[in-house]
Amino acid sequence: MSLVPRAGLNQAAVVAAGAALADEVGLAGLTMGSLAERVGVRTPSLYKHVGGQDDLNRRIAALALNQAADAVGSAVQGYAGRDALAAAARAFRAFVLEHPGRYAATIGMEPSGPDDPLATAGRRLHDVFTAVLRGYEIAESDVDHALRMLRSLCHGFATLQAGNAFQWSADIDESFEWLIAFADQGLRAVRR
Amino acid sequence: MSLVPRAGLNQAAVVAAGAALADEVGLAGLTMGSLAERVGVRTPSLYKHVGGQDDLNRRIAALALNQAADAVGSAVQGYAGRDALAAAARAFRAFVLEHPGRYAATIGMEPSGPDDPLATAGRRLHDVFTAVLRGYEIAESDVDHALRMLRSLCHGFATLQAGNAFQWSADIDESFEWLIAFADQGLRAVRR
DNA sequence: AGGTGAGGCTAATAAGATTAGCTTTTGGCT
DNA sequence: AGCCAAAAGCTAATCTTATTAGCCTCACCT
Repeated sequence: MSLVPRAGLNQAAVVAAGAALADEVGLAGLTMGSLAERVGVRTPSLYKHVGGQDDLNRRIAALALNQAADAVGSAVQGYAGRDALAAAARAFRAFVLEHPGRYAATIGMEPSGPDDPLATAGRRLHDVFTAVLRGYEIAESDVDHALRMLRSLCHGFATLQAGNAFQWSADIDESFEWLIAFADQGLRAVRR
Repeated sequence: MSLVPRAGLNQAAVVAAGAALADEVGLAGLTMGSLAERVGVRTPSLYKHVGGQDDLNRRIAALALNQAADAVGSAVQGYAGRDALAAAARAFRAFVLEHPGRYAATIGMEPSGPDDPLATAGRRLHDVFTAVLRGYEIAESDVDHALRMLRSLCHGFATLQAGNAFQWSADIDESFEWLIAFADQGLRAVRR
């Protein structure tokens, strides 16, 4: 039952190479032609592994969300409260800055249903942040709002920085630490 | 000296039509062909008004930032403190939700220099939010950080919502109001 | 009348994505 | 040892878009 392909090429390898290429040249610069060259086949051969560009982007997005969940999840291990929040936020931003292309693939991508790998991956990332919030005593009714706020903050900051949208004076790392402190203090004030 | 073109078509009209079309079909769906059809000319004629797709996107982005600055600026008139913050945030989000295509054009777009209309427009929006922060007694050294935080929050929330990234339970409008209250309380705690 | 230039148009070129259909390799089976 | 079915490649062809070249015409100015 082993499905060993002729070369070392399979769907996972193609998607991983696509994600890497997107990080290097930007999501818009990821073409079927450049990806084919990267993995050493002619363009049409890629269609043996992925359904096309849309399918490729979708799989890259799912990969990105899973990797982000892994990164943030690992970073949070052993921490709680403010430390967990800081670790999660830093890990998330670092991931986006190191993998801007694959993260960009996730933007505006909607899962087709609850079993879509994209939905599963999104849920994993979501759950990690939910766990971080557990370190704060937040009323049940506020958790969803706090989660969305946190997600907006992290996503907004990381994507703005990745797009070079912060151009003026102050140090960006410092701003991010300030943002973490701001969120932490605010979340502690929301208690109960 | 009147430069009356044969038809009612000029650069501003083309850019405005492009922005409107992008809002309707998404930035990715904005093609030179569909825009030409929309304005009633053949595709190559568009090149008499804009330099090409990149140039068009750039001009749409500048238009979007100027309109956002107008909308937020108007909304803020006559308010200060928490009221100004809420008005600005609501107006910004409303603008992004009503004009997702043109706003998307601004993402990742870098001005070529300080005289680029894009830079000017970005500065206008920036200045409006700066004015909002003046209603809080924030130390000089914290203003830039607070501004970036606020921008991340608004941009993050609005783009996530525009991309349908908030799928689970709670009411989105309610989350946004919660977020405004959160930011307000946090900013008041930063005083001095 | 005549000329000029902006604004259109058609036709041609080039890049990309995708499909069709043929070929080769390879693992499994006799 | 040798066959064969399917996976994985390849070439060639098609389609969509963007862009450029070069021509045409009308509005306006003299």
